[in-house]
Amino acid sequence: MRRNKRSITIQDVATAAGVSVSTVSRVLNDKDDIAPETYARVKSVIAEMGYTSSLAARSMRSQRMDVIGLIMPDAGEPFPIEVMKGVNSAIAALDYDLIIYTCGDVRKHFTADREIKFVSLLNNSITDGVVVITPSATHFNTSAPVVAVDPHYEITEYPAVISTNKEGAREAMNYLLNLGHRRIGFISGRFDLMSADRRLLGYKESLAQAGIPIDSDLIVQGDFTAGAGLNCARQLLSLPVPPTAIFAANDQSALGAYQAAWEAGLSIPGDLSIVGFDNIPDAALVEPGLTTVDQSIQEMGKIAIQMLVKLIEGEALENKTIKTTTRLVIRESCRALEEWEVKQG
Amino acid sequence: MRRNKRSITIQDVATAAGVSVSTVSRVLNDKDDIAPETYARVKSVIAEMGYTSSLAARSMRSQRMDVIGLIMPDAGEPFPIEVMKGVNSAIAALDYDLIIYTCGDVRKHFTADREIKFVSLLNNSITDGVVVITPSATHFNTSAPVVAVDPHYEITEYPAVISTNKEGAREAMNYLLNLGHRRIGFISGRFDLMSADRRLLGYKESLAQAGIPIDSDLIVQGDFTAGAGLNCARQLLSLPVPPTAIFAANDQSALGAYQAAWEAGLSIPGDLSIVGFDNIPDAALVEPGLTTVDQSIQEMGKIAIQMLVKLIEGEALENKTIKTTTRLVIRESCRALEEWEVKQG
DNA sequence: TCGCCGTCCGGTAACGTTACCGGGAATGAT
DNA sequence: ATCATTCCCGGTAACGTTACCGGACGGCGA
Repeated sequence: MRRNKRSITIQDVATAAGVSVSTVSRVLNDKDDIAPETYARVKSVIAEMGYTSSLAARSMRSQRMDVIGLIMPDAGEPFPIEVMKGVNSAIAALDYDLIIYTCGDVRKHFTADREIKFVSLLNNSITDGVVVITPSATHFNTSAPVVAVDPHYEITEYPAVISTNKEGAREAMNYLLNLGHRRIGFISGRFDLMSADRRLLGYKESLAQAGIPIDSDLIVQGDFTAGAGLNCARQLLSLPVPPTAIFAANDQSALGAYQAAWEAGLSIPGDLSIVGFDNIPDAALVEPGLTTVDQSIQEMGKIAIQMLVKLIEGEALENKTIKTTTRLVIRESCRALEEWEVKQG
Repeated sequence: MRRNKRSITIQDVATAAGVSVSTVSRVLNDKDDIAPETYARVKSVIAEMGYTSSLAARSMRSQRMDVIGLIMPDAGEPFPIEVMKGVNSAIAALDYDLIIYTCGDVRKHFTADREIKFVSLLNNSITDGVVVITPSATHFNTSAPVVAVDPHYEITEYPAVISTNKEGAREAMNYLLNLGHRRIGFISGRFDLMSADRRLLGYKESLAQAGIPIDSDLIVQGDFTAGAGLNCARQLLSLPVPPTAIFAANDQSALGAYQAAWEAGLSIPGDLSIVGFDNIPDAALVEPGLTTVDQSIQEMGKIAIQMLVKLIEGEALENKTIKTTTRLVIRESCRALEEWEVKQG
């Protein structure tokens, strides 16, 4: 690249203000060793020239950059976007700036290697610490702290924020069971993800507790996308004895199930009850509103930032892993089975 | 911050590999002046130590960083998110990395000053160029190129990608007029935005061409959010003679109008036809599907990247402003007025 | 008058990297 | 055998900034 127009440096400001480079630096960092009038003069020259200090040079010399990094797997998915919103609003209240690093499609490019590369890229230079969303790497070699949100594995090497996936799934399942459903399909997430695994476990535990044997035909593997949800739901609905309810491991899968129900001419919740997991914005928007397990994704982002800032400030964390509690949000996508209502009444 | 664990530098690698710092640097940048075996040895040491070069130091010395910046106003809105997706996928195909800079809520924090600050922050240090979404600044002082997506004003100082807002609005209006609607409400965006302004102009022009006088009661001012859309639609529906159709300046406003229709017990499109603008993902998801003007937001992001890369490579742009064409996507949210159908039949 | 202290500022060295120059060893030509 | 050329590689300076040291100056007490 031809960088013809050289940018304004601290040297230019110093010359213009008739002071030394050191003095300008002191003004920039609000050191107290400065005469008020000098301070004012330099400040005005800075404003006038539109000078901004070079992040690169500053980072290299200084110990603090007041910048926090966020590493996102895929910019397209709702989950990371919600985390990003939470991180963003948490940052806005602090004296930090936020830099987000992302790259193409998660399933293709975002291997653990890339995560590690990005973490060191940011943390060894321009950030004071980073938050990583759904990392699959088990360790990071970095000089600044790292906090994970919803890591793929149960890691202990670095701090993490995870939600009570199993408990949330059990709450959802108990809700369906209380409505009288006995044949409940499950659309799973990717089995290599801890969260998906825990939700499946919740599904199984609830069935076991209710004394219902597990029918492996009722468990189909999705991958957290709406497209897979559609296919899985099609498969479930075409069973000899189709389920009366479907519990999807995340909301996107559940929305895929909506599509399958529409295709099949089934009404929700008339013919099919559906429960999701996550409570993404679309869950409230869709008709009928999707009953789902809220895991307050934005909150997870906020908590991650709080943990990270503590680490940056040199404080210790009481708990290395923080669990955020889930909560069933009941909308209109489920109904009680009639025969059950009769029994109850 | 206590940066106790110093990170691995090129010096460490050089020592470990038994070569000089210069040689390691040459290996890193794939210069050809290197013996194959030395190259391999250094590479393996790098991999082994998990070394990543400091972005900060590299940026300071080198002319290229192979990093492109994206400055987003608000991480919460669908429009910037869609642009981000487009930018992201365009970048993925190139040998650049993407750094996103964002900050809190647009309406509170994101003044032109902050835009300018962020642009210089990135461009004067770690990026080769930046894309700015919906900038309100009229100029940027930066040593590297800047491309805007949907700028607030009609600027000529820097390259921009904008869509045919007025033409798109006219197409939507003509569609409604052809369906027989004569009383069409308009939910506007913020008047200080060029795009909102152009869409309103399209609304007015279409009415004028159809010989329909403009009723100022039918134009209510929103702000591109769903909440405002709800309020605006309520206002329109409570008019003595309510409109038979509503054209909203963006999809979120249109979805707000959906809410208002539900509240009022009106069916869409039975009692009220609604058209939006943008074609955000939710437009296809909602029931009934929202007829809207597609401005292929992701495409805008991709085009912006293409322009930016050209500028970075030192090429000139044929056109400083590129207009992307809009296209009406007809779904199920509008119907022909019966009296009109009768008249036609 | 002298010395001491506090205030304010300038000079210098470093941070980790790349660009550039130049030099040693090996190779080929005469 | 000598010299030119090529192939590798090391040394050095620079990028823009901040940390640190120390010096100039004025005011004050003895």
